[in-house]
This record gives sequence, C-alpha cells and structure tokens, in this order.
Amino acid sequence: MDNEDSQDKWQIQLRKGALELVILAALRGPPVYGLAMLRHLQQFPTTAITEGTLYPLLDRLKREELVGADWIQDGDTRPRKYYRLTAKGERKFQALAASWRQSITDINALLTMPAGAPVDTQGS
Amino acid sequence: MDNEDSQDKWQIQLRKGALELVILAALRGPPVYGLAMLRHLQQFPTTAITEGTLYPLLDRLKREELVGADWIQDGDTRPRKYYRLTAKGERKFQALAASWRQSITDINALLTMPAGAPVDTQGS
DNA sequence: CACAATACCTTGCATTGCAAGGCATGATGT
DNA sequence: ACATCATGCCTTGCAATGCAAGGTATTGTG
Repeated sequence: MDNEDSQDKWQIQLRKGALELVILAALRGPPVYGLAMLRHLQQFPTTAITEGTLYPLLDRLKREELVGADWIQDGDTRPRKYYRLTAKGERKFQALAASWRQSITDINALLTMPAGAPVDTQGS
Repeated sequence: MDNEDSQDKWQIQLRKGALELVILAALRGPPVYGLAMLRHLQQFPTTAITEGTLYPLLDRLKREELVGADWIQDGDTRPRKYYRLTAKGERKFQALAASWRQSITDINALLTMPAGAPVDTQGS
C-alpha cells in the first residue's frame, strides 16, 4: 500500500503532483535547507509558494521517506535543517517527471481539440 | 473583485487551473452535453474525471458566467443540457491558456535546475 | 409490470494551499 | 548586560478542491 505504484489515479492529479515534483527536483543536487529552497522556488511565479505550504509538504515527503533531513552547522551560523533525496525519492521523482510529461502531452492535445468534432467532418 | 483579472495568484494554481482549462477548451467548438464531455475527457488518463467532479465544476463555471447552458431536445432522445462558452468564458480561456504555457515553461526550467547550484560550477 | 441504460445532480469526506502567527537562536548596538 | 532585529523552522485554522457513492427522472425492452 502506498508504494511508488500509487500513481493509480495520480496522473490525474497533476494539481498535487506539480508542487511535489518541483520540490523533489530541487533536491536532486546537493542538500538544501528550507528557506533557501523557498527562495529558489520563488524565482518563478508558478512556484512562488510560502512557508506555510513548503514545510507541511516537506513533512509529508519525509513521512513517506522520499526525502531525508539532517541538522547541519555550517561554520558560524546557527544549524539548519538540510533536506536531501532518498533513493526512494529519486525513483519517485523519475516517475512523477514521466507522468508530468504525459500530462503535458494530454492537455496540449485537448487544447487543440474541441469536444464537438472528434475525428471528422471537415469537407471531404 | 473576481473579474477576469483574478489571476492574482492564479498562475500558482495550475492545480485548479488545469481542469478548468481543459473544460473550457472542450467547449470552444459546438455545444456539448455533460456525459459527452465526460467521455471526451476520459480519452486521456490525465483528465479522466468522474461526474462528481464534472458537474459541480460546470456549476461553478456557470455561476461565474464563463459558460451557458440550454436544454435541447435532439430528435427522439430525452432532452440534454448543452453547455457552451460565453464571451467572458472565451476571454478566460485565452488567459488560462497563457498562464498554463507560462507554468510549463517555469516548471521545465526547474526540472533542469537543482536548487543547490544556481548558475555555475561545472569544470571551468 | 420489472429492469436496464442514459443523463443529470447531490452529499459527505479527506486532502490541499495558504495567511497568519509563534517559537528559538544568533548578530548588532548601546 | 540588555533590548532589538533578522534568520530559520514549525503550527493553527480556514476555504476550496476532487471524488466515491448514491439519488432522481426518463426512455426503451421484455
């Protein structure tokens, strides 16, 4: 239950998937701490979220073991909580990225296709 | 308030926007009735929704005057409720399509860019 | 009459995104 | 020493969403 096959009807939910996707994407490289990631995402209007969105989501990803976190003290500054991708998170990222691409394809198809005229009817 | 400029923070909400977008897209052509539209959307996994999703959403779009509806009797069959796009809906569709394209661009950018390494650092 | 198919619509629940606010720690000024 | 500000993490409470499940009405078939 709830393994990475849970795209059961999750391709449908690009609404939920999109944010999760970009967060996992942000963590592919070196570990990042919360506020840094927030600033990273705020570069783009589409992903300009706030702390109230980010931290609960990171919590969920951690409960699902897609990300891990370590408190690291960086020289002088106060310790920060650095997040990183687990192996499971890596796989999930690949899967989500794939269904993201599929969704784009599907939606683009619908954007060029009204419901009224399925295949047909344009002169002969 | 709540005119079509309400993309206040709506680019962020491609989650909500995506479904709304494809429904408006489906109605650009000739009018369509509910279940026909459902089958149309079910062609693609991404948009395979159910009646419990579609009808409340169509209600909302109607309240917002983005779509209109008429009962039409089609020869023999029972009357069906045909939905169509209003002028306002047409404009909304254009706006949503534009922010959809923007979102795709943004997310694709993030998909090729981990948070750790802003601009740099590959060899010299 | 019963039964199924078509078509529209509603109820109730879990989940989401978010504004707003609350800690705690370190840096800075006097 | 003390107050103040900035940084960083996290929580509470609300409105909105998507959906499974069920309900109603009409038409057709036996």
